[in-house]
Order: sequence, then structure tokens, then C-alpha cells
Amino acid sequence: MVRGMNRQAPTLEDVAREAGVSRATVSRVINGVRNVDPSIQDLVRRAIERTGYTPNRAARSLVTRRSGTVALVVSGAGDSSADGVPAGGVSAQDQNAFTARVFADPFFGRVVSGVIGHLRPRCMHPVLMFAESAEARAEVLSYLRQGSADGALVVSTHPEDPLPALLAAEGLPAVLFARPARPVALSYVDLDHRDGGRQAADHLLARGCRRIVTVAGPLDVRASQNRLDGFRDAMARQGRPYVPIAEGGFTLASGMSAMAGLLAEHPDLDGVFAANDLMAQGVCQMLREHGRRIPEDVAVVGFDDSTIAVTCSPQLTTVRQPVEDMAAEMARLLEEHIRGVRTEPTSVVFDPELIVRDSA
Amino acid sequence: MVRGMNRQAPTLEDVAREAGVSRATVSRVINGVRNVDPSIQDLVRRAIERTGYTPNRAARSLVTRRSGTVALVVSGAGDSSADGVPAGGVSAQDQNAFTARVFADPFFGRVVSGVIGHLRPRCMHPVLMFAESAEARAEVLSYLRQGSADGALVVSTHPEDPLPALLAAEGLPAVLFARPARPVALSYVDLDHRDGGRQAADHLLARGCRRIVTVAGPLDVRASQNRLDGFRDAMARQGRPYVPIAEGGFTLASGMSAMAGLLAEHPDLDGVFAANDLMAQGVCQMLREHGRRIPEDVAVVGFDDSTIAVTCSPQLTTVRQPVEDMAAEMARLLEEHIRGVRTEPTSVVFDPELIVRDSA
DNA sequence: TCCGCTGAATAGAGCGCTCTCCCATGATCG
DNA sequence: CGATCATGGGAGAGCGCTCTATTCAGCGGA
Repeated sequence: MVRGMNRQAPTLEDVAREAGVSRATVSRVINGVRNVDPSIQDLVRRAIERTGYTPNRAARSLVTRRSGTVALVVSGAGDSSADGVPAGGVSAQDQNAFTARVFADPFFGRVVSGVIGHLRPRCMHPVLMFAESAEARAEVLSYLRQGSADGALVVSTHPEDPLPALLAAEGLPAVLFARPARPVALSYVDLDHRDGGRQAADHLLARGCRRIVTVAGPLDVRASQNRLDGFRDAMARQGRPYVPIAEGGFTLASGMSAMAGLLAEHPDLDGVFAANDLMAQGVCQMLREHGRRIPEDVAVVGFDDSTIAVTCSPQLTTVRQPVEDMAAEMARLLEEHIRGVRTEPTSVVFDPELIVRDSA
Repeated sequence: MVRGMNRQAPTLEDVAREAGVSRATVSRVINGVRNVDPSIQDLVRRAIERTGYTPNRAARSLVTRRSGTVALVVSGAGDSSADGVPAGGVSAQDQNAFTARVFADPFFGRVVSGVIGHLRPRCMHPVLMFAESAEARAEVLSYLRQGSADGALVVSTHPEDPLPALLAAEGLPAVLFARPARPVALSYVDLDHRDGGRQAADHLLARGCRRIVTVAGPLDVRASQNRLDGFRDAMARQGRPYVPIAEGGFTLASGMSAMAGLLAEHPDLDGVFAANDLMAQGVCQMLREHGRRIPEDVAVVGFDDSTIAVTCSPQLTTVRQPVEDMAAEMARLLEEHIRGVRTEPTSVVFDPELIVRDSA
């Protein structure tokens, strides 16, 4: 680094001069295209080393029309902004609350992990965005339009989320987590929730449970509905048409109160299926407070196989949702859409798997 | 949009032609620089509207040498890569485990929230990066060097994290969460952990607790140490030189087992200070299993005021760490470093605040 | 010997934007 | 009334890269 600490970063030009070749040749070596004489390749590589050259992303994107960035959007329903929200839109308070809710569930962390796992080897990176208001949605759209990101991975927290339709309308590359409530011409990745519910029912029945109840998720969420449907169908198929249900909100507290209600009405219950692990944890806590042993007195099956399934005690028997794999698949699909290799919307549905631990 | 659905996005040139002015004038209107005749401003704005123009980020970055992106780096200690890691470096498994650990604590979600809160109004965006291995660290550095991001916000999960020093050595703009173990010429944001410990002690004593114990965090983490020191000093100042300690790992499970141990040795305890809320939750669960009522029999004080402080039952009395504000301050400092408004490393230390709820 | 012909390297035209000059205009002033 | 100056606008030079078109060297075949 004797060559003077000039603040300016070295450019292709500098490397070319150093190596005694043209800019184009250096570019070819870096991008590994076309035939370049091995001896010259070496020459160039050494020059790159010597100058400490790093390609400038902006310049590259400008010509390739690709940023190497994808937006990872967590999207809510939010105001339509037409209904005259007090100026300034969403308050910091609201945004914090929204973010906190999103991250309270380990689910999102798994999504991030899966996405990064796929993106990293391809030198791509996720930009985190929240789209909980009309304003924020507009920002996401403009971010994509101006080419700051090549596409979007969207995780909706609400069935009425308008973002997918907006993305589809503009023809922006995007992949969704879970099938959207309304049909939209976008690829998505999903889980066979029905089958997950079925597996939970079969396991509880096989264990010999006779009085089974269920704490369902919010019934306006399709995934919750499907888990419940699959669960009930399997029960019905085994001659159990009636299953007491309490609706929860996917939170620990809601699991506890749902369980309290069920215990009051059905004190002799001996099996519970909770539609996610967080609620299952609440269920366990409430059962313990009522002196029930798990799984001796009551067997509990959760859903997701999130980190809490193993941190909570007893460790949860649960239906595994392979979130990391699903997220990686989203990234893969998006990448293919961006590269233009894939043009038609596609869906990939994953199979859940029962993980047997201590709670059932 | 009658003007032919040519796939090409409209450029400044197009807008300029449409408005009958020069490219430079349109640019001036968009960036709000220099005086432009109001009537022409209007003309231009209408032309922008009509063409549906969005400025191209890459082109802009190329000349301004600013990307409008900052890296939000979650950094671990990780291998030094010199010790011959089996080819391929970090496995997907490891990365998932790392990510899961990071997101299991609601802490990181609050950081994200605070950062976005500051960045969004400034049209800046965070790129999520993990730096749990030497390879990953190199990638972060190159990402910054090539101008893909203007600076880095670093949250270290390990005191020996080498990333801060690397960033400082290259003179890349960066701000840390928490003071680094070794002195590094970077700005950071921190909390007065000692004072937080003090507040917890004072509250338990003021409540009349006589047999107080504490579940500390990992003692190789400075924050844990400081919380403990502050706690013990305050106790000592009130004539209580001896406080039984169990060391936990900031996880729910570790809180439970630490509490189990303390209960065995000090069955008559009536007050517990846990160094974070997750452990406090474990403490509460364990106390309940031993038939203790909270707060009647045992008072529990947590630390952080994370979301679980209110979702857990009873709701936790806890020392609030204003993570969102701290994260926003990080973003603010980084932005100033990037703009060149601030050149010297700075530290900002926040004060904790005791939030009294039901557990103590 | 000359002519394609192929492979390897170069020249140079942009990508879409910002920003520094420079020029036209009209107001101000000695 | 010409010199001075603020004001608003345009021309055009890049920013650092990719990629097409082009040149050039070498080589076998008629």
C-alpha cells in the first residue's frame, strides 16, 4: 500500500493500468466471462490484490440493472390512508408495537435465517422493510421501482394485506409466504396445514386420549382454519365428531386463557392440540396451575416446532413447520423470477412432520 | 399512461423532455436545491406525475457516493478461520442455530424497530447481515468497502467479537451497541447497567424483602457484570454484604435451573433479581412449581422490560432498558458520521428506569 | 500467397444521475 | 448609460462499470 493513501478507492481503470491491460479485460476476469489467457488472468488477479480493488456496486447495478438486494417485507393490513388518518400517519408507538409483535414470535427469525442462508452464497442481501401502513407500502413499491431491490419476499401478518396485489399489478418480482386470501398472480410457498392438524389428531388418539380439546388460532387466518379442519376431519374419521374448541390469538396469554376456559367446561379432558407452540406453552402453564401433570394427566401437542418447543418444559411434542426451508425456497423462487428463468407464478407446498418430545 | 408500455422505466431525460426543460432543472426540483422558478417547479412536478418517474438509485449513488443503506450487523465471536475449519466454513445448521438464538430474545426486534424508526423518515434502509464467522465478517467489510452500505450498526453477541476493530482499522463508519470489551475508536450507545442493578436492589429492599438472591447473566458479559455490581453495591450500602448468586445464560431454561438451585440452598428467600426478563420468567415458573406465590411469598424483579415482561404472568416488575431509543440513537450517530457532521467517536449512555408491575 | 476464420484483447459507447461551470436576463448602482 | 451583480436556467463532463463492436494476431486450406 505504498501508493499513497489517497482517499479515493481504486477503480477498474487503476487495476487495468497496474496490470497493463484494458478495463474490459479486468472486468472479464472479475466476472469470469469468456476466454481470457490464464497468464493474463494471473496478472490481473495480482494487480487486484496489489491495489486492494473492490468493485463499485452502484456502477455495476447501473448497467446490469440489478442491485443484488431483495426486500424482506413484513406486511400488515393497516389503514387504507384514505380514511383521513391524523397527519403524520403511523406513530412511532404503533410501529414499535407492530415490530414487537412480529418479533415476539420466533417465527420471523427463522424466516430471516432461511432467507439469508440462500441469499448469502449468491452475494445477495435482504433489506428489512415494514409495510404496516399505506405510506409504508408505497415506500416498498417505490423502493422496488427505483431498482434499489430486485424483488420482494413478503410475509403478511393479515389476510387482507393489500401489498401482494399491488406488487402483482406493477409486475414486480415477488414471492409470498403462504397462499394469499385473494388469488394473486404471484408465487408462494406454503405448508399443508390440514395434514399437520391430521397428524396431531392421530397422535393424540394413538396415545389413547379420549377427551380431546383444541385451542385454535385466529379463525380469520387461513392457516388456523386449515389446521383446525384437518384436525377435526381426522377426529371425525375415527368416530369423534365433537371436539370442544377455544379460539386463541397465537399468543402465550391467549393460550392460557383459552385453556382456562376449556378446563372449566371440560375438567376431564386428557388431550390438547394447540395451533402453535406459543399457545401450547400457555396451555401447559395453565394445566400446571390446575395441578395437571403433562403428559400423564393431559397430553399436549403444539404446532411449528419453534425454539420455545425445546426451551419450554416439558419439551413440546409438536407439528414441525420447516420455516427455514420454506424461506430458503422463497428466496430461490424469487431469484429465479428475477433472473427471468421462471416467469409463471408457482406454488410450493411443504409437508409438516410430527416431532415427538415429552408433552405428548 | 397512453405513451406505450415500453418496459423501460422513464428517466430524467424523459421527464425533462416532457416538461420542456433541461435534465439539470428536473434534478434540481427533485432534490430541492437552488432556486427554481415556482411555475417551472410545477411544470416539472406535473411531468413527473405524468411519466410516473422514479429516480434510479444506482445512478444517483454512483455520483453521490452514498447508497442510502446501512448494514445492521449481528455479530458473534466465531472462528478465526485460521484454525483450519473444514471447507465450506459455517454450516447452515450453525447459522440457523445462531440466528435462532439471536431472535429468541425479543431484544433484537426492538433494535430493528428503533433503527427503522430513525432511518425511514430519512429514506434510508437497513440491510440485515450476520457476522458469526471470519468469512461472514470479511463479507461485511467488503460490502461496506464497495459502497453497498454507507456504514454499519453493530450488535455484538460476544465480548471477543473482532468486527469492531476491523471496522475501525478500515475507517468505515460504524456505531456499536454497548461499549466494546477492548477500546476501539468507534461510537457506541450504552446503558448504565450498574444503576439498573442499584434500582432493582433498592426496590426489593424498600418492599421489605430480607432474604434476597440474584440470578446473574453470563459473567463474561460486561453488562451482566455491571448489573450485578450495581446490585451488590446497593445491597452492601444498606448493610447486606452477602447475596447468594446463581449464574444463568440469559435464557428461560437457565433462569429456571438457577432458581431451582437457589431454592434448594435458600428455601426461605423472599426476593429475586434476575438479570433479564427471560430468566425472570423462568424464575417465576420455578417458584410457582415450588408453590410460592408471586409477589406475596417472593418478589421478582427482571431486567429489560421486553415484551415478555407484560405477556408473562404475573406481569414483571423490571428495569427498563430503552432499547428502541438506544437503537434510534445509534442510527442517528451513524448518520452523522456518514454525513461527516461528526468525526470523533462518541458515546451516549442511557439511564434505566424501574417499571413497577405485579411481580414485585 | 492470399483469404477467410477463430480466439483474445481493446476501444468506446453508454447506464441515469449530479454538479460544476457558463450564459442569458433583468435589476442595481455609480 | 454602461458596468456590476444577483438570479434562473442549460450544457456537458463525468461517476465506475459492462458489453457490443471492432481490431488484431495466428493459422490452416485452396
